[in-house]
Amino acid sequence: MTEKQENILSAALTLFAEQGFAATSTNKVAKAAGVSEGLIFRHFKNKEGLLAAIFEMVTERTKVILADVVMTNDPKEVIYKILELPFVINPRDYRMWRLIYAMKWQIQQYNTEKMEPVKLAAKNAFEKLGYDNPEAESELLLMLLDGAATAILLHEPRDKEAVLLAMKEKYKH
Amino acid sequence: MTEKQENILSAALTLFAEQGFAATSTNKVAKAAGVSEGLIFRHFKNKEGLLAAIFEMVTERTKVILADVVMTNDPKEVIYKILELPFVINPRDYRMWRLIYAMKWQIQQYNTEKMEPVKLAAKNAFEKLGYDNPEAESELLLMLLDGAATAILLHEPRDKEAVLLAMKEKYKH
Amino acid sequence: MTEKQENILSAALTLFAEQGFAATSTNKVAKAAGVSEGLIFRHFKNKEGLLAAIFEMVTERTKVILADVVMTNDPKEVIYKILELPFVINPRDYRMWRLIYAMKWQIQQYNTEKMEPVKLAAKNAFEKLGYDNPEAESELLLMLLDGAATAILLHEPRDKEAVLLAMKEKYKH
Amino acid sequence: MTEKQENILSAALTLFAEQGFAATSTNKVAKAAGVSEGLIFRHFKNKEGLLAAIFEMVTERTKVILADVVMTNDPKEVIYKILELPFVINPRDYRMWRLIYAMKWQIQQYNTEKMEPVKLAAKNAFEKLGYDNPEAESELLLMLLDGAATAILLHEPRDKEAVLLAMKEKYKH
DNA sequence: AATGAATGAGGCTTCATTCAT
DNA sequence: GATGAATGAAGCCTCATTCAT
Repeated sequence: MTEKQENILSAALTLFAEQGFAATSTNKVAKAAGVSEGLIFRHFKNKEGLLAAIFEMVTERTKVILADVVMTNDPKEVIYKILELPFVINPRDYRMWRLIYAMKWQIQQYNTEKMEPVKLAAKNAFEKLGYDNPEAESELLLMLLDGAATAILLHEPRDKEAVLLAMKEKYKH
Repeated sequence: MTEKQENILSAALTLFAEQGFAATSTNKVAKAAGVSEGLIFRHFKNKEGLLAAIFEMVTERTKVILADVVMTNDPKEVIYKILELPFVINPRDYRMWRLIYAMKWQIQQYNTEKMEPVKLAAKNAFEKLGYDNPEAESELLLMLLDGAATAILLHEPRDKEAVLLAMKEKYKH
Repeated sequence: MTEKQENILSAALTLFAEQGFAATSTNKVAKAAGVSEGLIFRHFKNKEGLLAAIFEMVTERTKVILADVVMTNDPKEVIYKILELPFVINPRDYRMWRLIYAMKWQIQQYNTEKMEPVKLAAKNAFEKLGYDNPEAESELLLMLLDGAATAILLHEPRDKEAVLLAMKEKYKH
Repeated sequence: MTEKQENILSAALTLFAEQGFAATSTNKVAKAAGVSEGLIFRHFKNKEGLLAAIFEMVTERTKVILADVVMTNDPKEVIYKILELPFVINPRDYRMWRLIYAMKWQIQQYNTEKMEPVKLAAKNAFEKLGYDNPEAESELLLMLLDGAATAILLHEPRDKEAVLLAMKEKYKH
């Protein structure tokens, strides 16, 4: 991956996240990346290919981040770690996550499957902890995760610490 | 509002929700609405004007839906009613909500303010119930609401009843 | 068919014939036709659609021209009329024929079938006249027709009358 | 001429013949030849230079093929040999001839002059044989040659032998 | 000799918008 | 109110060509 390729990917990520995929012209991407427009197509074939390349990159990153959760043994720790996820995202990765969350509404497949291992880990944890309906509980946990991430990415809630505390409180027994 | 105007609004709502605002051409809207392309501009001036008209419509309907929550007195009932919100949406309104949720990521203002009265009602309820940090709790509740709505709109969770039950359980004391 | 549509078709016909289909940009066509480039696509969908429209027009014209040959009864007259075909083309139609003859080498189907009725008429005529191998003779006649048309369209032979005479001479017995 | 140069020429010949000069990108040629795109320009300077090189090659081969006709003394044999020309082309040379025949319609000069010696030989032969109008007869013969070549290159007539026989029959007296 | 990254011009096409009817 | 022809800007993409290596 040459430097210019990385520039393109980075610029595209930012712009797609800020303005949406369709509303971002390849011309804008090229200018933001400081390359000729043609180069985008030489490296990524398509505007869609560019998006795909970004998602590939994102998927790799996500795997690494989620690995820690999935490898944890203590069930309560699993749940806490999942809850903490949105609160420990590196702000430098915000634009990446904004893109993912925005694309969810346009392209079905991209997001659901990525969280599947997390959901399994959660379900497993709830089972160990003797919850009544682990399936429903894990579903709920992922909803909460999603909602928290959305809030953080979109409007940075005032007192994140307090919110996280309140969340954990719900799972303390 | 003539019938053709309504057709246009309805078609635009569906298409904007499914494909995104930028990716939907006025031509597609016109065809889906069964009118000439020019008519869209006569009635709504702009593509943006069309979007604005949709949001006006949406805002009206949202107010009606949320009114019930805001008018409720019993604090626990307030919380339960908020939690139930995503589970009682009329499926015919899904496309409307999908549009709102998708647009959130493109246009900042639209969504936050719409939920403000709900958040206030929640905070008030948590205060009455003696929660430690009503501000954080209300923030958290809205996150949960958001996450649940997202799940329902995007992939229809298997056992919605059980999930709702698990949610309420968290607020039963 | 509006006037602008005709302008587009006419300009495209000329340019495609002169410079070839691929080498003619839609921009050039639009300028030559005195219309905006977008209009081409509104009316003909594609650059290929434009070509198809031209060929449709051409096919109609061809049918009319060939009808006379096919409807003739006297076998010798049939042969003579076929031989005369390239010599009686209206020079205003040269660009049309040049396009057809040039496209033959790029797109297989277009031409062969158009001449099929003529070949049948020729074969029939040769049978009536008692030629040894009517199939081969009709094939040969079409070759001659093709060669004569090519010569006339490409470099206007000096003494066309004399050539036509020499051609007929070969079929006088 | 290195092997790669030959590969390029050969690939270009095929592609130009199949798809036309303008419709063939240097990229396609490079891929078909198994070389880098840059190499084409190092060896042939231009896309046009590539075409020129092909034509040079072609002109050489044409001279060799036509030499036999021009060197023949017996007038009848001259005519027969001309008629036979399209029937004895090596099928491996079809793509070369297809290119020549296709280019005729785009670039004026290329073909006419190449056949000039043949036409002279024919005219001379007809004079010796006492034909009424040798000029017209030689013109006609070349038309026939052209038509036959076109038929053979484009749709391989069924019974070539019989057609050739019928052709010779016209010149037997 | 040979590669392949890089470019800028231009090609085909879509789009929001206007206007005469 | 309604249509549909027409436009010009912009969008995605391809292409011939150059250049550092």
